[in-house]
Amino acid sequence: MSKCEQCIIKQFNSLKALTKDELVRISGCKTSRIIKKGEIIFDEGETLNGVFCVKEGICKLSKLSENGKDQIVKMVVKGQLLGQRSLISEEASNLQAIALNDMEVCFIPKSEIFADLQKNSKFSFEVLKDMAHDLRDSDDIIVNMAQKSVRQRLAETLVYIRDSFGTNPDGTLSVLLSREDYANIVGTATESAIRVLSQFKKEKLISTVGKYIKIEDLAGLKRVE
Amino acid sequence: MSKCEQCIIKQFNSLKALTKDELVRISGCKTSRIIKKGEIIFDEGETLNGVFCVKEGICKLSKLSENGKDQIVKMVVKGQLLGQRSLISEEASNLQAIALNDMEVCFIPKSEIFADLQKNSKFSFEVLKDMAHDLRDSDDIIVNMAQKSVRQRLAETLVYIRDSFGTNPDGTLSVLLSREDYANIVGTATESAIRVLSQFKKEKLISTVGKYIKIEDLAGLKRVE
DNA sequence: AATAAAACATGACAGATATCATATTTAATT
DNA sequence: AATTAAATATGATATCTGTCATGTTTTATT
Repeated sequence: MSKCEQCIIKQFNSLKALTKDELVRISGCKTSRIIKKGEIIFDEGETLNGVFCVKEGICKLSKLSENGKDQIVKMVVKGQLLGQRSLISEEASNLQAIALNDMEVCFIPKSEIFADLQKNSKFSFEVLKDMAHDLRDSDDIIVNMAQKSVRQRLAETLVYIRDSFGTNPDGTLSVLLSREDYANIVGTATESAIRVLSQFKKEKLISTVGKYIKIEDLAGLKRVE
Repeated sequence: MSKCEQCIIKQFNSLKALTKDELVRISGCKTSRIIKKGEIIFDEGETLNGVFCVKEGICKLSKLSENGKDQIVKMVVKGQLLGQRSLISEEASNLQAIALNDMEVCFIPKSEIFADLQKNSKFSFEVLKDMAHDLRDSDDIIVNMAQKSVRQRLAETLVYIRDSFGTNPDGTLSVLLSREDYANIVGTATESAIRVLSQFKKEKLISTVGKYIKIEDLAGLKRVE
């Protein structure tokens, strides 16, 4: 099994603040896991006994609303930590995590994380900064949800996915989402998401290559009202 | 000037994790301030050089959206800290804070907070828990915004305000908000908020005493669809 | 390859909400 | 007390979005 102290992934998250000794210790009790596309990593209401460090792949974090629809709240990609919020507040998870493609994650037990939060203030400050960042993102999402149209939100989502998760060599968005996923990010009906995407296509803002979406007119998408 | 180590307010926020010595030190460099209703505590884009500990009163945190409307993202009341997110991420504030009634706050300089975050892991863990809690709240708000009707959101807002900020002796909500404020919490047009509140009144879910709102049928409000 | 199931697409329509217009009431200012 | 400004209220209308129905395409399964 690969060792945390040599893993490059940690450079991208709070674990970079840990000392070599701490990493060695964590390495000794972490477990690696392969998760298939579509698989549930953890469910809403489940108690997390640690955090996941995402080595490969991407997943969606969603919450079931009372009307039976999933709302995607965040996406977590290679390099990031998963489950830290619930771990810290010591509550059951308020979100469900599902892999959007094949993933590789390392599971680090709660006891290790808590020990390091106690001892290493640099580490806890990194986690704090991470969380502060998430909180700012959430504020933006709230404002968008409240004040913008479905058309605007979907356009922004496409740009966001491009900026955050990148594109394939042919220019298509590297993250493959179903129309239902798009609807669940934007907070609209699946039919509405489909309709708006069709419109974007007609307006030459995007094109599709198989199931993949390609942004053809980035400036145009950003201008959508 | 009153002393932090004797102040009861700190019991309600992360400052309770500080040692007596740390509190004495903070006490020495904090500044107390009275803020009048309607006054701006800090503005969007402003750099915060510390946090505010709210000794009395309540304020709203809002963000201006591109269409020129304010979205209220959170309310901060007596006992809570204000501005911690921006301080930690060392960015300009993404929110504006305005007093909803006369307030008394203590300002604690950034250097003090940072020093304690470095030294006192119990303190930084408390801040972490606070932030984790806020993040969970934000998730809930996102889901509500995306999936619920204006009517539902407004009903929930009234219940939330009752539960979080309490009532006056006559049963009216102790926090006095304009119809525009309600609209800015719910994320709707002021006219729509007014209309829905009028309906609630007709349906005997609420009543008004002057400018104050009284919840007459709590169960009914919770049942609103 | 055939069949079933899921995902995508589009039309028709109803309902929710925003916008604009205009009163009316309440609060602030002179 | 008179005047002005702000907040509240309500109607009319247009627009956006959700829902239901139906058809097509793509993917999975036998």
